[in-house]
Amino acid sequence: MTAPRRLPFDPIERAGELWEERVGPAGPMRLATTIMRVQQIVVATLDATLKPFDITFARYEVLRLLSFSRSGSLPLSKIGERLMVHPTSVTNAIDRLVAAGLVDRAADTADRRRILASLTPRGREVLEGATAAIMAIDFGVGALDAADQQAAYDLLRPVRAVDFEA
Amino acid sequence: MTAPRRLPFDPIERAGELWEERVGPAGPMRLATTIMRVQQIVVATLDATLKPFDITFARYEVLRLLSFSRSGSLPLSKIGERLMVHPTSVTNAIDRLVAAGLVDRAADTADRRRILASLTPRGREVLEGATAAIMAIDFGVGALDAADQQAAYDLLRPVRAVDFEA
DNA sequence: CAGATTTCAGTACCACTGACATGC
DNA sequence: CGCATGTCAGTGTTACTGAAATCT
Repeated sequence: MTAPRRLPFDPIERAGELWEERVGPAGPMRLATTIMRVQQIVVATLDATLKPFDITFARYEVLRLLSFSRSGSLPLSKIGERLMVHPTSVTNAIDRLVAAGLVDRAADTADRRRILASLTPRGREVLEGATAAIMAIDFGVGALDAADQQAAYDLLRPVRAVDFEA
Repeated sequence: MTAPRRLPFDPIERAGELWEERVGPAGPMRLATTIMRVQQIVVATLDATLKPFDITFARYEVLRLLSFSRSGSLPLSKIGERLMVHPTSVTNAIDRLVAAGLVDRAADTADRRRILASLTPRGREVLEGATAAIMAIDFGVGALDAADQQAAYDLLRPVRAVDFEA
């Protein structure tokens, strides 16, 4: 897909050695670079798995969030808040999901500035199929066992501390 | 920058709870989602820090790789291999760096299919300044101490195993 | 000839800025 | 009025496909 040929060595490990030799401590550089590459691998795996459903992982997250909402619908601003996504990106994602027939837009009678998004029956179907598909590939992180998934989650959490008060 | 308002709770933790309630084990989903968000935070931090130098982190990595090469130059294919970047993306990155006066293109006399990229004196200067700037912010992962950086690096490494033989 | 290297054209995706209309 | 919500237009970046030219 991305790299047809596998390298005979770990390129980040190699870069880390050179960094230590010529610059200094390589810990931060190695972790940052690893995060970039791992994200790319995971998102590519997820998007490839979701391709038959004609959605990206970003759009999958919108569907999932809507399915979790108590009333079955959410204002776009709320979606952006929860998924940490820019308002214009939400508008764009909802545009595509509406065009695909997976989501409906509706005015909020209580506050007419707001637009409520909700799943269509077909959106619910696609969500179920998509969820099964990405669960079957362990969300792209099956290279780690459950304990290591938990450990990695806990370790990375402080980076996300800018997102919330806790 | 991205999110003006901080949430009163951790949105991924919240999603994980709902997932456990309604779908099943949330470990893979939580880690995958965390990787996405952490990458976004780190790259935004790095790009903002590099903005005064008029380069992105992706282009910084090209400069750094060139500075590490023994001969001072590398064929574009080698750059793509090492950074796990698509050939057309390498061409694009080099285009921009050449336009900015940081990199030179030169024919390879030994194999005339190849184009060698090398740092200009100004490229070397920018690289030094940029390196100092991102080291000063710990590559965006200063929320973790050195031990946790190492631990997270080790934990995520298996996901990258598709990239190399080792 | 098969294969490697690079480029080009075009598409898709997501993030962001600035501006705007609407409504609380 | 100030502020919130959503949209639109436009820009920048990276990833990718398919095709082509050049060279080994």
